[in-house]
Amino acid sequence: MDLTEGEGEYNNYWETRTFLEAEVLRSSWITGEASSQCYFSSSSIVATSPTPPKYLVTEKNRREKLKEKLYALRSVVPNITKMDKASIIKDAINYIQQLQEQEKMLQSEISELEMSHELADIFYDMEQDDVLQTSPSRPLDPGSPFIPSIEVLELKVLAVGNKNFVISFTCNKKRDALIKMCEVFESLNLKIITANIISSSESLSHTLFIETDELDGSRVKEQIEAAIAEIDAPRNP
Amino acid sequence: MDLTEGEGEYNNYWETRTFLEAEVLRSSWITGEASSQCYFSSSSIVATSPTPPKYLVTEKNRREKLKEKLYALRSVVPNITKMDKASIIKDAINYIQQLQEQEKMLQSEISELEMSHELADIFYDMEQDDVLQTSPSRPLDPGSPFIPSIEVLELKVLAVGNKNFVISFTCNKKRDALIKMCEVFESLNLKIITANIISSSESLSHTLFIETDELDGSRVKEQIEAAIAEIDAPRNP
DNA sequence: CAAGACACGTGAGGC
DNA sequence: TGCCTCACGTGTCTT
Repeated sequence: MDLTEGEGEYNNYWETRTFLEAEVLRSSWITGEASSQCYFSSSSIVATSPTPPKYLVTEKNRREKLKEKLYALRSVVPNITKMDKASIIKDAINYIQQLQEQEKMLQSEISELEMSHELADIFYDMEQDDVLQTSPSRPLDPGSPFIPSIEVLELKVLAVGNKNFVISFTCNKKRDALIKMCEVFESLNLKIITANIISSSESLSHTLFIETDELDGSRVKEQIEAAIAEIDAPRNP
Repeated sequence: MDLTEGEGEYNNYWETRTFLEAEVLRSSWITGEASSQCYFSSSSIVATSPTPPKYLVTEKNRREKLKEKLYALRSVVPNITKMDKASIIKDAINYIQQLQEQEKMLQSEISELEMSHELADIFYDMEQDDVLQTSPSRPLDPGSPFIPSIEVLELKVLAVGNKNFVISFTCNKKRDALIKMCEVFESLNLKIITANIISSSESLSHTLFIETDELDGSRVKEQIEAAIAEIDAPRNP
């Protein structure tokens, strides 16, 4: 049932083959530690040496060690079905594969969550040094040479109040999209009052509250649309 | 080196003990599948049956199967140090424990990230039905009976423009904190224009952009402070 | 007794 | 040499 030590008979060991006399009284001297004293203390008539050879106890130790390790393995694996020496390994393999798969899923999920958070932190930093002022805390390399394909999926610009605007747009998940947007707003001499980023399945939804010195609202709206469109499709110089 | 099958000599098997004649030509009949034909096809002079007993091939199959499983286990575990039959199990145990620990960390991290995201989605919903209008889409149970201890760690209210305010406050991580805040802003007849939530280590940092019909800015500020303070310490009726 | 699983004793081979 | 690991044959015990 539970891998109990056999402790059975051993009619084949080093001296039983030569003299098969002692069929009883065979259950210890090796179950203890290793090579204790002679239990029979036989007067050694024909040089029968009951002290077990070293290699014997060594082998037994090896086996016990391995069995112990197997138990340890079993104790780490949940949902053990059988105590079977082979089933233990099989269950361990399944468990490891399951863990690996799960870890992969968790990490992808975490990277997804972390990305939107990281993006939110960019805006958070901009708000941190002055509550209502954009700050060029990040150099951003104004003339960035590479052009990442930012797909702006939707874009809405609506004026609210006299000099404020709400820009809501969604794009695919790329960090460069946000950086590019920051450049745009800085170049347009705007102030980001507040910014919202929500990451749905595969896209990022942005909502910006903008303040500008420009009094002509429609013109600012066109500027913003033009700048975003230029980033969206940078094929026209 | 790599656990190669012994394939050595077997001077002790079922018939060698009785007749020790065949010392050569001993290398197969069991390496194949199981109990093939008699290789010697000896005319059975003295009933020497070279067909291996079933229990022998069974045992060999069992051993091979177990060894195969051990190999499979080894193949799933990275960073294998020794090919040792025992080291394989040991490494597997360490790997499993490492995986379990890592999974626990990942899950805690994910729950942490998910919490702030969940909170952000609350505000996102409020913005969704009308871009610049608060909406009572959640009933919120106006007379909520239980009083969760919301620890408002910091609170700043500054006026910007004529009827807009920026409220920034941090509190401990409780979802009820946000719901309570929504109730406050609704009761004060305010409009949430934009909202930001950033979750740092153990606290939530909120930044609200507010619009109100009240023209007296300082009075609105006092109202907001009073309402938040009331929630923070609801011991005065 | 089958069939399956273990532990044991034992010889071979590798450092 | 000697230790260590292995595969094998074998007997016992539990299904």
